Amino acid sequence: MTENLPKVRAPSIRDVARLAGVSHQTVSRVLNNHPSIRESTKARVLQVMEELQYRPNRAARALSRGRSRTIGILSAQSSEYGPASSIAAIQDAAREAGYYVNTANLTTVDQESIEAALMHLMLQAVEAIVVIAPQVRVFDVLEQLSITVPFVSLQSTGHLDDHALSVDQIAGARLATRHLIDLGHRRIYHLAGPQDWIEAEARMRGFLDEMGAMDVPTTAPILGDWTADFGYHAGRELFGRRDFTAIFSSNDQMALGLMHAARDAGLDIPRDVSIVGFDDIPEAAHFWPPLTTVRQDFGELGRRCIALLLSNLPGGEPSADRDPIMPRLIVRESTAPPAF
Amino acid sequence: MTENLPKVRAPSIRDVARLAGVSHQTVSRVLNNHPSIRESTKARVLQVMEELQYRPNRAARALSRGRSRTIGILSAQSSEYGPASSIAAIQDAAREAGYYVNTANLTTVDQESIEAALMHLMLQAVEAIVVIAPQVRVFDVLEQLSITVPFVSLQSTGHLDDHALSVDQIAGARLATRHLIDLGHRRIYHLAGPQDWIEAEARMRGFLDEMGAMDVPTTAPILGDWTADFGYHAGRELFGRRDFTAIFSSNDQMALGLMHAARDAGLDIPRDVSIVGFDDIPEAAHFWPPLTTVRQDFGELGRRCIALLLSNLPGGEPSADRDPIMPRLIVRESTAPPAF
DNA sequence: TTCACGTTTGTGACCGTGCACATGTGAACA
DNA sequence: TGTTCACATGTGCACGGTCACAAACGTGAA
Repeated sequence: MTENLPKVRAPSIRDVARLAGVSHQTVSRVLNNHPSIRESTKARVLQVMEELQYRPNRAARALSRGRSRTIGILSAQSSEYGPASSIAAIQDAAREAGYYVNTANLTTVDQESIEAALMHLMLQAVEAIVVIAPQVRVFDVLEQLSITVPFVSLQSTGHLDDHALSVDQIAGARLATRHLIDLGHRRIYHLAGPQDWIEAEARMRGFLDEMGAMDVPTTAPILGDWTADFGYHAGRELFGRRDFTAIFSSNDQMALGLMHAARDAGLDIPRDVSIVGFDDIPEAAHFWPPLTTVRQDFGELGRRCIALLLSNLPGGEPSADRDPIMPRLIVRESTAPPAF
Repeated sequence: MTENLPKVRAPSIRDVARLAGVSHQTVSRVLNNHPSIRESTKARVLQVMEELQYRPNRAARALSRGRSRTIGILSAQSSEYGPASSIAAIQDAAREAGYYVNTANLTTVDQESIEAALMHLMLQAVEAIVVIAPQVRVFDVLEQLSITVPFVSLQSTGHLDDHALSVDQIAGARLATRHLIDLGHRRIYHLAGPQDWIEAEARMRGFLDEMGAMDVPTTAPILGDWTADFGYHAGRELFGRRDFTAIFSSNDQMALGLMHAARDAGLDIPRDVSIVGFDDIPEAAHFWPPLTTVRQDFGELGRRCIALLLSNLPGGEPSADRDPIMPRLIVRESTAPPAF
């Protein structure tokens, strides 16, 4: 009687087993590619699966194996081009490796917000965490909460530790700085990112290293917040003084704001001031003037990130490619030799 | 003996129950805020949970309830500002409502890729799907695969059906168009988005409606792909003819490309040509010239999207606020009366 | 024929939670 | 004092997989 009622339940391995005339364990073996299964049996099971439109239940799997196959991303500014591209690349790579991705956004980067986001991720039993945010603070909280999940930070310095994977930001920043020096600039400002983003710190270090190596005196970098608005306001102040001939901005958005402020001040770029950005967002080629910048391969970064993470997880391939990705200088029209 | 071995297992409700001297079911009741539990009992259980650092196991929950509490996002162009902002807002709203979010990106928008992405989402037993992509094709595939999960599309026309939620894109486009007409423009081009994005279609319709209502003759819109590169190339061609005095671009990136092309052609904006964008990305205020555009509240959109979705799910609040969100015209410096 | 051994398959328990149902408890009322 | 009822709590099983172990089978050597 009740057997004739329409089933709403999705088919389980036991349903498949019954129709294929085998045990549920055999079905499970087919699912997991167990080596010793007769070809004919396997084929029969697969056919029944197809007929029933069987889909394995992820929750059941996670429960019984004790592994969620989920990776968490902790991200700030996730709607900006850099982070967004990285996130997309990570998701794609993870999906390909059979992992799921869950993102927790930081609206503000205070302790409380970071804790809440981490909690959210831990509640889902993520097996690893990728940090795309001000690392310094996040790592503090990670330690405080004694979270033991492996984690990777996307952006980092050039020297690699276990948790870091990087575009070689230092090299990229040196490239940009060297370009300005080679053009003849000697008074160069650096508009940096927030101090607790290691990526910002790396770019700053690259700038300082290159300036030092080339024996060019430097002034203290200005700490920004990555936004075009900040670049604009910083620019209004800087262009009042004009004690410099070039600025290296640590991302393209702030560079855009700087150029806006320069026009407001009646200055021509690159004649009066040269500007270099960082990231090469798709819009950079269409800024006025088209922006000289440093291109990062976010996609490659995301893929490597997952590879590194998986290698740290049980059953992962031993070692991923850890060489830093080398960024490229893209010279456009926002840089030129100084006019005087 | 074995009891003394270090436990690696995370504590379960039974561990909590034992220490609190109650049954596992009582613990479960505390977890789910069951009304009839004595305050003192509840307090005791909560205290033990705290001591043990107990965290509910999501997989077990999903399995036993038969609900994953996960929402899937199907997204194309997920690193662009609009989609990325929406995704972030959806994630935040979902998290607040106790849901998890999983995003599947479309690298290409062909049938196969859409199918793969949908499969990925279905394998996780998502309870609902948000589409931020060319709807027409995605909906076809949804139907083909006979996927029955409720779904919502973020961008849509002004008339609301069950699956749509919108910024009133038509009204926004009319606002932009009207602004140009009010300035005195009579020969206005429209640079539209890809035809199978309903959002692109809505903006186009708004443009055509307003032009019709004001009795201004129109030419066929140009179909773009949302990128600044496309805007640039379209601009190179358009500015060769110059049989118009204004362009309404259906997003800010393409508008940026247009302005780039205009400069290449030696034209001044807004003196020779007026340009209006759509979205008001954070960079738009710093373009040269600062871009007149239509502002969308992506955050509000994301929140409403989740509200609508939850109202369709079992146990959801009845009806969310379905009034379309009205966009706002932001007048900057890329528009002016025609010179002749 | 018998036994050892590898391959293929089956049995039953278990993962952590929620649900249906049963039970215990005390207050209100006849 | 017994009955009724709402509240508070406990018991046992189901969810859909996986794991450890056992069993059936075929094969070749002693």
